[in-house]
Amino acid sequence: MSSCSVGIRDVAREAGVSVTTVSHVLNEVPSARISAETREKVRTTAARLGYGPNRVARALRSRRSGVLGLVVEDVATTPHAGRIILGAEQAARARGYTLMIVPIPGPAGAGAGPETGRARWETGFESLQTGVESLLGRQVDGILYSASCQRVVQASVNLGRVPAVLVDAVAADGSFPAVVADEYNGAGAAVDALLAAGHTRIGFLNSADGNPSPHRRFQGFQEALKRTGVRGASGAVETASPDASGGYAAARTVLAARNPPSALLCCNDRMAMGAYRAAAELGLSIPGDLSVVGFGDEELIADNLHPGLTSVALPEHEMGAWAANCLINGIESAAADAGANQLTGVPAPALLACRLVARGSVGAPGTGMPQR
Amino acid sequence: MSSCSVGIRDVAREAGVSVTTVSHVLNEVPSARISAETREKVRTTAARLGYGPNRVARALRSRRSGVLGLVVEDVATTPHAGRIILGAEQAARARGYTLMIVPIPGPAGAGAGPETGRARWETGFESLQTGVESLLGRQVDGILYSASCQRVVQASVNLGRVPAVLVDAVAADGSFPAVVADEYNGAGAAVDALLAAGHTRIGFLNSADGNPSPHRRFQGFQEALKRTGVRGASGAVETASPDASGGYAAARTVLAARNPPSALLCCNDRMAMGAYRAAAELGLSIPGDLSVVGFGDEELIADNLHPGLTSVALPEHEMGAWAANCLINGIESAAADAGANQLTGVPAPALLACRLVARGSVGAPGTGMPQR
DNA sequence: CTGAAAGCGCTTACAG
DNA sequence: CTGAAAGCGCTTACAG
Repeated sequence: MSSCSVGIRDVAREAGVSVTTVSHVLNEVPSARISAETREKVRTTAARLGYGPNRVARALRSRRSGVLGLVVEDVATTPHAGRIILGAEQAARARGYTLMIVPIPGPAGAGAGPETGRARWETGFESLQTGVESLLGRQVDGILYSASCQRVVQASVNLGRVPAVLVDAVAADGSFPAVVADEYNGAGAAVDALLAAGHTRIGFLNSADGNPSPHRRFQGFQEALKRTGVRGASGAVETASPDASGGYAAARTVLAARNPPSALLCCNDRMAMGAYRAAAELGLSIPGDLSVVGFGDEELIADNLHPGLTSVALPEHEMGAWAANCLINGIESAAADAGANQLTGVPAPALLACRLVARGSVGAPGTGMPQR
Repeated sequence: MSSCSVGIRDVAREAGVSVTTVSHVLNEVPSARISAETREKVRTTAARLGYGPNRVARALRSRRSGVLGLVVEDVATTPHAGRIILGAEQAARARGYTLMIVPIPGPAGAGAGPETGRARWETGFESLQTGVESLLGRQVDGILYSASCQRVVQASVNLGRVPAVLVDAVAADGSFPAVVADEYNGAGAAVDALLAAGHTRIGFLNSADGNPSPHRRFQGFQEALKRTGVRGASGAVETASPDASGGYAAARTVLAARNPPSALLCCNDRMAMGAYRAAAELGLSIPGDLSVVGFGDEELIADNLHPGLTSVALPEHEMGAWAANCLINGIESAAADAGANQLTGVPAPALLACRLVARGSVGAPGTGMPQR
């Protein structure tokens, strides 16, 4: 297809019309009155020549690049960012846009890794601003900023004078549209599934990372229990580091109580992985003696644990797509009414539903049925 | 900084020089003879005005966009792709280039996931070609194609008339430069570490996925044993699905042998995770009774297993960076000698060293020292 | 040492 | 219904 050298003027010459006409028919300009015959001729000629528009030239002239900047944290540590990228890219492509990606370190500042021998990355804030500058210089039409755990981004970040949308993050001052997962109800759904399986004593392994997400999850957990009038949350909550060792320690503590829970909701799948180990050490089979539900649906963990870990999936794909569509709407409406070039009337962050992915770690309580 | 509206002509007017001069000093054009005084004036004026070049205009005129297309498989399943993106992006940025990313489904064709309600993705081949077309229309200067497991890409793929480089993949006919991990020696290093710890009977859990990578790893394993004159590979090799259940089954088989190995090298970390479970069921502590080494250094698994899994890390970051640099070299040399616009003299795929990441799963054999 | 002018490939008023 | 012309913001021969 698109042989480098064939341009709009080649099509025009070949079809015996002006470049204006070619541009009009290929872009389906509404105001252009062109005979069906001419349209057809132009189209077939363009196809025959393998014409593809030069988006760079178009961008320069129309002042619209059709490129969305995506500043994304932690692209190399978990699949979280990758899923968001995928959702955003598909939505953008469906509307004729392309993504330009700038990975930056997350707040932990993990960065390039010691093996590279390179200097440490700049801090997150610096590289965010650097990334935005570079994106703006490339004339992106808008910017997506993807973080995690619903992190609060400071009002001081400058995402430029183009429209911008936050993914899995919220603006401290609400100055940007944002989309996050409805983790509150996600946790509620997990509790409901556990209640439906017959559990009445349900423990919660909370994360100590201080992010908004674990807090939402814990609230959802508490409210779901309260709603159904089941007592059991009391005393069965432990907070620990958000990894397997934290989950292990928390689970050991919770399960050592006088009247231990028969099910555990964990703040993430790594903690759940620790809970599995605690259960194994205590001779508790899953789900025979203990049901476990994780959060995040990290397939690498959830699919490879035995039994598979039932987990609350974050709608990362949908969040990416929602954000891209929201951004494009902002871009195109700003183009329509030449007045505001910012998204206006920013509402509260959009909440997208979580989904409970059932694997094998939830069962009826107290059957004591030994595994395998 | 870069206020949208300030252009080269604003700088020129303000500094009292021509746009030609501004362009020359800001781009440090070698052939331009300009007084130090004028240079200084232009630079300060540009800085004062917050001038930033419009890369789109520059791209149109100079026929060089400064954008690298990155077609990347499986961005949402494991961190493999993310690490490659990170390496490529840093190397590209260091040389003034930006990445334009097109995620495509891997050969497994996992795709968008059922939760989206969208149509299934096209097959990998279609979306590869679609992605390349779109990148070419955006005037990228070159294309990076990132796969995994050293997959062989068919000669029929059309990466356009721009330079292209393969990452963790090789061209069937050697028509593209490529970079892969030296997994042969990576496996060798793992065996060496095990031998150094005193093991003489080492099992290998092979992956049944048929990709080149597991094959290289197995060869490296065999040769390393042969090299040291230690027998033990024989009979202690099992092939299974490349996940935890495969690893579990293979480990059970291998460990049930008459003279079971005291150490296991696993084709990936998921299989190693299965081996942990097998060991636990058999009452074998790690590393007291059994040492385990994984492959891939998936931190989500390796860091959260107990004890931490020693694993052979793939140099993904370096592969991404190597590929980006190789591509940019090709682009810039093609620009220099206006003759060839393809990378010429394509050598064998570059091999980048793996690194053994020691955690806690390797110890001296037969100590039988109980865990914790 | 410096600048006037052409032109990259398109889109967009505007004129007929 | 169709086309001639200007111009997006730069870079690049080329002339002085």
